[in-house]
Amino acid sequence: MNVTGHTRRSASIRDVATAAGVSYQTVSRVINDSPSVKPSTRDRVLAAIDELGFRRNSTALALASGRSRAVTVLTSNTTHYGYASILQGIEEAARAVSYDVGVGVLESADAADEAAVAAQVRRAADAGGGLIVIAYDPAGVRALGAVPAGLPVVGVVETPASPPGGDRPWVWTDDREAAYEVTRHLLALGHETVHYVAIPSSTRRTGARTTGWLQALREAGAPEPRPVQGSWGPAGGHAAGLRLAKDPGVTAILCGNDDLALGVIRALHETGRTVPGEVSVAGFDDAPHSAYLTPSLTTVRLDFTGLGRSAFALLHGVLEDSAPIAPHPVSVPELLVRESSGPPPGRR
Amino acid sequence: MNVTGHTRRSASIRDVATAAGVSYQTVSRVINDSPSVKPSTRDRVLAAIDELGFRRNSTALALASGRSRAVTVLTSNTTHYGYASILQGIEEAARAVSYDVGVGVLESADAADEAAVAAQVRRAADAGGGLIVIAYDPAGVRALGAVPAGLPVVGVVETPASPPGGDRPWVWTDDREAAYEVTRHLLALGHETVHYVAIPSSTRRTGARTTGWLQALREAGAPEPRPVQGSWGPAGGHAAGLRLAKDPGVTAILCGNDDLALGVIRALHETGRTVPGEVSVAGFDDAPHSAYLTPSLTTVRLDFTGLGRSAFALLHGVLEDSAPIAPHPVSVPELLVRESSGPPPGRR
DNA sequence: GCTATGAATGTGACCGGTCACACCAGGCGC
DNA sequence: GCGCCTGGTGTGACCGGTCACATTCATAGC
Repeated sequence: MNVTGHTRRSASIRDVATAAGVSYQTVSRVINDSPSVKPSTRDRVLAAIDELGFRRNSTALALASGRSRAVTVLTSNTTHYGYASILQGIEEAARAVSYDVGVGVLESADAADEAAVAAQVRRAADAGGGLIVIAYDPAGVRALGAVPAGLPVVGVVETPASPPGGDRPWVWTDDREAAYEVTRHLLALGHETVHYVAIPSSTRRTGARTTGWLQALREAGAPEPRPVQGSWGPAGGHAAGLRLAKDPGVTAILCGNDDLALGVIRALHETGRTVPGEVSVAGFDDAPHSAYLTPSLTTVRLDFTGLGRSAFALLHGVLEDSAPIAPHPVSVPELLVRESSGPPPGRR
Repeated sequence: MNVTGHTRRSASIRDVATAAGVSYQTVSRVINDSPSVKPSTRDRVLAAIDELGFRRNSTALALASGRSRAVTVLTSNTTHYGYASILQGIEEAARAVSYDVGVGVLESADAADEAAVAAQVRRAADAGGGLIVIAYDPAGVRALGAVPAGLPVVGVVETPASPPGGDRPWVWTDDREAAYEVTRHLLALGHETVHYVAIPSSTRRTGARTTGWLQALREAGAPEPRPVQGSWGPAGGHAAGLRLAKDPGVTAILCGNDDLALGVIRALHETGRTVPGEVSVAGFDDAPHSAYLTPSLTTVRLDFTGLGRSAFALLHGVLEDSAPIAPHPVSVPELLVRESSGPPPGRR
């Protein structure tokens, strides 16, 4: 209808009001479906809304009401499979209730220094709405710690060493249990012990996966080798694998994630050790490609997407204080035995 | 200072104004560093800002000024390595100029149907700010098409078949050239021809990668087999690999991405064909793990992070109409020859 | 018949900024 | 000595909603 097509600012509630012959407040009541609007009036308003193509301005809503129907996800990296899956789960749950999802990456070029992390937290806090911090690694933990009190926040964390005090808004998958399971699987195959290549833990001491691994070793009375510190990527696994390959006593290696396992397998291959013939390797996370590796990777699947959904649900409950902080629906990790694990050399 | 610690609403410009003994407008001038403020006044205001811990409310800014210093990224999936890297690049560039980054996932549970995509675009549009659509696949392309005219948007697309008309706000990496390079590499090894397992293309007909592959075949006068339609994940590659493995004439396979290549290699392995002994396989994208596969994967690296940065830079230029749409800084794809490609069987 | 009650609707202020414009002083030109 | 410009500052309206409260009208209770 107007020639200068674009930038025709969209209709406001006052436009709708005049079109429907009511006051703007009545329009506000209709879009918030307040019960105290006469059905006939409501219909007139709805018709006007439809005709003018009215859409409620979320910015104005946020400013006026204080609540912003938005959540910011803080993560050290978006490309790791697990993190990306959590993000996707959060988005899915958020979309279902019309929340916007923002992302902040902590891993800055300058090595995730304290100041940069703090700045990101401030930015996220400024954005209003809630906060979900993926606190699996040092940067994430630092961020979670830097969140000012009073801000609605949910942490996605490793299995806490002890059940968190009361109503801590945290979610996690049971990766301690998962590590325990895989380790037991390897021990059951006849390995004398299981070595562990760790991911950078969220805590200074030992992460949940390390704990689960150790627990299984102890219960079996197996020797407890020192965990090898890896990084996140396959390169770290490769380095760790080269070191472990030097020790002929190593017959089973558990890795903190599938990428590490990949690097370890590669290193073993380069040093002429066969998998699973001489050394068994198991991963963690069940990345999409792990089933298609050669050998396919024994690993344990964690429901990251579900974890993201839970995290959002929890935050949503806090924001609308409807739900009294739901119990963390910890999904059960699923052990996937594939080709990369088998009995130790002279034992079949 | 106050006992009920939280919810102490942060200072507004009027608070700062009274503290500094000036009007709120002067405070506004200071935070927007307008030149027409007497230095002494400015100092007083800055001191007050500092003391009260004032931070400009971005919601109010957006409402009052119209511009929102935010960008929403629409992608069909956050877990694909390429997409996640683009997102990370965008976030990095956005953070540098204090823009917020939102994400919308197109791949809904109900198979990315038209209506869901349109809804996501509407939501993103409502969020204000700019839009970056990752339009490498059908869902993304549909989303890009559904963006209403007049909305600032940048598309991350496949290499266009023809140079885009004038100043289309698009960015891309030269994946046609990349495909051309890999194909030539395989042909140069002595393969009679190269088969292709395609990713779902953004266009109904043939994608840029397919085009580059075909171009290399034509120039070499090689037979032009029909591309095998794959999906994104390794499962699709596996299925395609099983089909290709039946044909003893197949000695070289190019895959639309590294995950497909992984599936193909797995399928070849299962059917008893060796890589690269009997069949050479090459991928696309250089995912982080590709170098650590056994055999390590010949592939071509595309700078996704840089692509994301470019996309944001372009959008930023549009939003602040400062830059007159910069030339798309197409980074050069880098061919990485690794173990998975070699000469064909009786030819060395 | 007159007020108490409640359903339906309207009014004004407000959230925290920006924008357009008004205002006021002082220096300059004539 | 008057007008004009210009640097520095203040005022009011506005963005598009929400919130608290006021108002209107019909019905019920006495």
